[in-house]
Amino acid sequence: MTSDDDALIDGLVRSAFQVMGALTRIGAEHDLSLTQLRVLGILRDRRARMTELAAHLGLDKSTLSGLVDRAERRGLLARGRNPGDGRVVDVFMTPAGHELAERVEEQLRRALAPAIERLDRGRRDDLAGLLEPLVTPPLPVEARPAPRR
Amino acid sequence: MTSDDDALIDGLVRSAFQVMGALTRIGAEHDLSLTQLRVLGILRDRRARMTELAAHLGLDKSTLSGLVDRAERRGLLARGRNPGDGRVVDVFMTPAGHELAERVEEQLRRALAPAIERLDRGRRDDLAGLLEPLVTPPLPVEARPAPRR
DNA sequence: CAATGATGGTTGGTACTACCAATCATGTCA
DNA sequence: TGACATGATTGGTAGTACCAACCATCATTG
Repeated sequence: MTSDDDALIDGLVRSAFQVMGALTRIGAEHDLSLTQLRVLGILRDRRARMTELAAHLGLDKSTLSGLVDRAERRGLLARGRNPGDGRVVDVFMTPAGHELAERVEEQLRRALAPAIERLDRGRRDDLAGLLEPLVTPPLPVEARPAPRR
Repeated sequence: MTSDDDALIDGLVRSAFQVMGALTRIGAEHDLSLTQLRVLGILRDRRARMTELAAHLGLDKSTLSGLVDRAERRGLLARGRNPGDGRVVDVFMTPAGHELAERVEEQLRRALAPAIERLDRGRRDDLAGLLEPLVTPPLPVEARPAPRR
């Protein structure tokens, strides 16, 4: 890591703020905070318990209680009992939640389109390929497939 | 813009959350919110009036009042009169603010290093080059240099 | 040049985000 | 069956962000 990477870091930070800006704006149109958007993103394809969700988001459990409260009041999420463990509260998306998530995703596509279209097809694929290793953490040692010998 | 871009959008969103996560964490270590970090970033190389700053951040003027209040109380920013216009309040960074900004930048470098180092030198430069057009909005028509004819 | 209106900031009120500490219910284990 | 651990909620505090109302200063114009 040398200071030659300054341009890269600058680009990453700026693109991050650009994406977040778009997400914040789109969220605001639907009265959703960035965090609620993240929750919606996570719950799209699975149900999760409160603590699990909090850990995933790096938030305190108590923060999530309020978050889910409000989303539940709006009919986007629902709480359910966990059959295996009476202490656990499972959270999952309602049909309305799914529908909203769908719309937000579409809006994000639209919002990022002008920027993305400044790159031609080949460069878009290059960029996607370069971002991939950046965002995919290497597996922790225990979970790594055994090296061939 | 086709749905082939889904992988790219996914990469952009994930890298955005990764960068924001790092920034949020580093900010928290210094009791700074993401927004305060942004303010610090903007004021590193210039002084700005409140309204200008608010517009730049996409925030309401009143939000900035409180933000600057707190940063000022901590000795990171200072308010000054504007010689040309008595209504205007200029904001600028104190030496302590500069020092903190420096430290945060260094920490961000360190935080992103593991991810960045998953790419070799050439790929890092490629990535920086691909992000550049993405984050640099084309000049608005009026400001564009006159086309040669 | 005084009245009017526009501009720049702050203040007050509300809602949400996020944390911590305390609490309550349920599970687990000695 | 206690005692302890775990999962979630509640209450309290600080910060973020909005809007509306307000005060001061500037700019116009009658």
